[in-house]
Amino acid sequence: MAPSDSDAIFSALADPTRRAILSLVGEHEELTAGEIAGHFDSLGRTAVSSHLRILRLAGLVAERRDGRFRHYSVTSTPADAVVAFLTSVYQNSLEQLASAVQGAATSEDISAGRVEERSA
Amino acid sequence: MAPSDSDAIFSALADPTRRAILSLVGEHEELTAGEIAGHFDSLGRTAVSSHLRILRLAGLVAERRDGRFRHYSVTSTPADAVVAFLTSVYQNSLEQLASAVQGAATSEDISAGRVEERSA
DNA sequence: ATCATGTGTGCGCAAGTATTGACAAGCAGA
DNA sequence: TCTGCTTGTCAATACTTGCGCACACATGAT
Repeated sequence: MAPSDSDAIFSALADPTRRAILSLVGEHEELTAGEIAGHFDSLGRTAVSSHLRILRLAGLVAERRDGRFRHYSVTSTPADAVVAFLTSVYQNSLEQLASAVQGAATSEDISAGRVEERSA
Repeated sequence: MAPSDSDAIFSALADPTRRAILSLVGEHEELTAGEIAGHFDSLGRTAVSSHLRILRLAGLVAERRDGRFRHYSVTSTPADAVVAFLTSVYQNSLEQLASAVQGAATSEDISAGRVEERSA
């Protein structure tokens, strides 16, 4: 676990488009690059591909090759780095942080950017 | 609480120096800009001031003016935005996220550590 | 062979960062 | 008071990084 990991993760998360891509992929099990690009008409395919590359290098998404398609899915591991940083900074208010996580876990509407409700 | 808040927070967190500043301030109750700059010999005071300005605009640190000094301290609110995004992406592994937070918060006994998966 | 999917590369543009120099605010001493 | 010193920021400049686009290439299906 090197600080460079956190660096890549936070850098990847810095871009709103990448966060939107990550949220989009998180809403589905898997998405192909084409489907992702289709959701962002204002973006070219090369741009989406570049974002996916950065997200993949940061370990935020996993790539599964199926024929000529590439299916992307979110990985749960990198959240630890973010949480580790948050806990190191907000040691004093860790209870509050834990409450926020649990509150978000049990709440029905989660508003972070554009998040569609997952049909359950 | 617009998405631009998340944008400012993640952009602020993207820079390693700012994360270091934030961690440094988090370790103490309050720190003056000079003390912060003293910890980064490779950085000038103007650079630290710029970083502090960005952190303050993002709401990550609070500024208290005491005479000619400016004492900075971390604020706990913005963590919610980060947690909100994480929960939106890692809905599937929310338990793991909550466990990570609680695991880091061993000093504080958080009894309500039960996160139930939301069903329909 | 031909077409579709997806990525790598090079270029141009924009945004952010660190430095230098200068300024505003405030305290201490005579 | 006035001067000098410290703290911290603002302004302007040059440098570095990153994003998006167009073209071309690799891979795979028909």
